[in-house]
Amino acid sequence: MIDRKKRSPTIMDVAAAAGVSKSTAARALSSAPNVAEGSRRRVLEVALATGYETNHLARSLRSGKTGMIGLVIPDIANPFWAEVARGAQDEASRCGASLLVFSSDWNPDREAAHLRALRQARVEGAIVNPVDDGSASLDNFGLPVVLIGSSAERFPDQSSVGSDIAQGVALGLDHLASLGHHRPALLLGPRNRLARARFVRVVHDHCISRDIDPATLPVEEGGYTVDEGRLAMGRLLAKQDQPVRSVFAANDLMAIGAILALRDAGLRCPEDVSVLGFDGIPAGAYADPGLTTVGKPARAIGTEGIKLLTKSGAETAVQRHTFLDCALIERGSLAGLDDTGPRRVRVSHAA
Amino acid sequence: MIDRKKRSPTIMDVAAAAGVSKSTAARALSSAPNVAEGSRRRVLEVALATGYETNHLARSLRSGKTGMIGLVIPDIANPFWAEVARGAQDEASRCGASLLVFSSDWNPDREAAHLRALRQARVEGAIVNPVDDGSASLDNFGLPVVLIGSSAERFPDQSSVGSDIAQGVALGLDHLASLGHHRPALLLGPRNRLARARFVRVVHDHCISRDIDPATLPVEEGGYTVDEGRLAMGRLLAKQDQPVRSVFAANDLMAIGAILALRDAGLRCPEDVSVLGFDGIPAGAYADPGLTTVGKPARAIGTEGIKLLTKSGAETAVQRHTFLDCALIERGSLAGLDDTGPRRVRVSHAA
DNA sequence: GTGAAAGCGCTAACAG
DNA sequence: CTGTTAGCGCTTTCAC
Repeated sequence: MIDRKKRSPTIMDVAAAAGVSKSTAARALSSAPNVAEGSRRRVLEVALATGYETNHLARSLRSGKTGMIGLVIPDIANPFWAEVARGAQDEASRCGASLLVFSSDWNPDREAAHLRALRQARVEGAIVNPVDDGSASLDNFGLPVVLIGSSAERFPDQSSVGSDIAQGVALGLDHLASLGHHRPALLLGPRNRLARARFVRVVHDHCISRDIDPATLPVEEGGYTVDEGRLAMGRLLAKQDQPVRSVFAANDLMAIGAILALRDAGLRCPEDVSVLGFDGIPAGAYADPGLTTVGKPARAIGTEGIKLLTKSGAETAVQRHTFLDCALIERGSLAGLDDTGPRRVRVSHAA
Repeated sequence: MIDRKKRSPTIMDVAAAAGVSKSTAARALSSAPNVAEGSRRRVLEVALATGYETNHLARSLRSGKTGMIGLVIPDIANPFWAEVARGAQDEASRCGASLLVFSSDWNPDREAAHLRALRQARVEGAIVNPVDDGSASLDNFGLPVVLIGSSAERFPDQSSVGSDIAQGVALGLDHLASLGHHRPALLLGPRNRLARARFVRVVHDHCISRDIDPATLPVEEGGYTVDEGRLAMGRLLAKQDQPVRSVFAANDLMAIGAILALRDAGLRCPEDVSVLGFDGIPAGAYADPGLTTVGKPARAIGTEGIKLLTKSGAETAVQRHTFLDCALIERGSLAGLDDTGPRRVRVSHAA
């Protein structure tokens, strides 16, 4: 009889074929120390021959550990979140864990549903970027969580890992200032988003500390997309006030939209208007000029999230907030304010 | 006693609290028909009050259905695959299924490891883009599989869904020809990749059928990335032969690299050289000029993959090969061959 | 309608 | 070192 068509072999089958008991087989397969070399070899041989494959469901049910981790992000198709997911994935499979990935689409109901699914799947924990601060679904999640993004302060009881926005904003603003742009216009995200509030506050504080009135910075807002950024930039240019010479966008996609809007308006970037982004997505390099931006360590956020989660498993209830440094990525979208000619800025090795 | 800190309630707890037996509780929870209205109500109430949550591990172990599906793609951080993943995700959660996502990085060993993990997790099936045609790990996967990408012919026994490359290539080549570009240069991917062979063959056939000698098309190759595309385009321009006037890249990332290379070389796109991409990633719109490209239905490939997988569960062993249409996405990277001035092509409503 | 009993495949105590 | 005995939490007969 060929057993190809039968259901996959269990540990019992292996044990029987190897002439040992279930438990000895189990021990051999999990490379436990206390097994006779002969038994081990025979078990392993049979397992290989029959194509035996551990049933993780049974194992998890019994042992209480599933080796599965949840990841809930706004949108896996968004390059920034995709990068985060990749980092999480790499670190997870380094630990032999599997990742259940969900996109919430910034929808609280979806988020809640996904969290429930994760709970039912009995994942060991989850990494999530909460939709907004109204989401109560997180408060009673009941499983270890590591927050990613700008949510640390909203949920101080949960571990979190994100980029150091304050440091990143300072980096951007200082660099802009060094080029003579002391009052860049701001392209912000939607009001209800945590990330926006945080960005705004950090900019505010930074301005105050430099004796700049934050209220004097022109502001426009929109969704975190190229299209909305393009529109927002259009509105900014249409304003009656003094002409915009530089823009700091809260997100690269919007910044790219801004560059496109400039082209639409017949303005040159960076000669007429400098554009600075925030995120560091690869696509920023495709624009013309290449987008200079404050890069967040997206992939590292993902890997760090997993590390924090697995670590917190060991030392229970030790929440930590990690902030990873941002770094300036210089491409060509910034020029000195005093420049009039079409000179490209190259500050790589300058002071 | 507050039971907050205890482990989560089981169906036994609920049953006890509701004053019924395990099985009645189970029936009520799974909304089976044969339960007294009173019992059902009480069970549901208790379940809600205690925060009972089905243990999927136990359920799956017993019932043999896990409601989990695997997705193995080369790289979740690649915009094309991210889009596919998003489609799969949406469709999966529409069916109440969860997705285990893995990136193989075009590495056969990783692919094999991931497939094994999926098998052990007892997923219902998997959607995978095979690393290469050497990968034997797929042949003895043992679970329902739907292939995505250009792998249908290598594994005729497996269901598959992909874009209709032949149709897409025809679309691109015909459009190019209509602009006077009858012998575009080709920017191809790595030799060992299935997708490349397929692309090449389709171009070949198409040329033959139009009395064009395929061997006369200039060719360069490289990895499917912006950097490698840029390099490959540089090599193409450096060739001694007749000057290149148009390029058909096998992938958008390479095409964007080509546009960048043109800029490097001081050539204008599309006036000096037209560039056509293949994929339809959003980032193509960020380049200057915007990348005209043959768009693949990435998200639909993902959703269709899930549909095929879940369907094949019902009618066992009915493999199907689905080819989804590509569509031309016109942006600004194509110009007529005879054009000399910097005119942008706008064919939207032309014949 | 309902309950009792028998496992799904595995691991974790226990004895030998 | 090894086998036996219990379950993990649920679904699923099968009687009542």
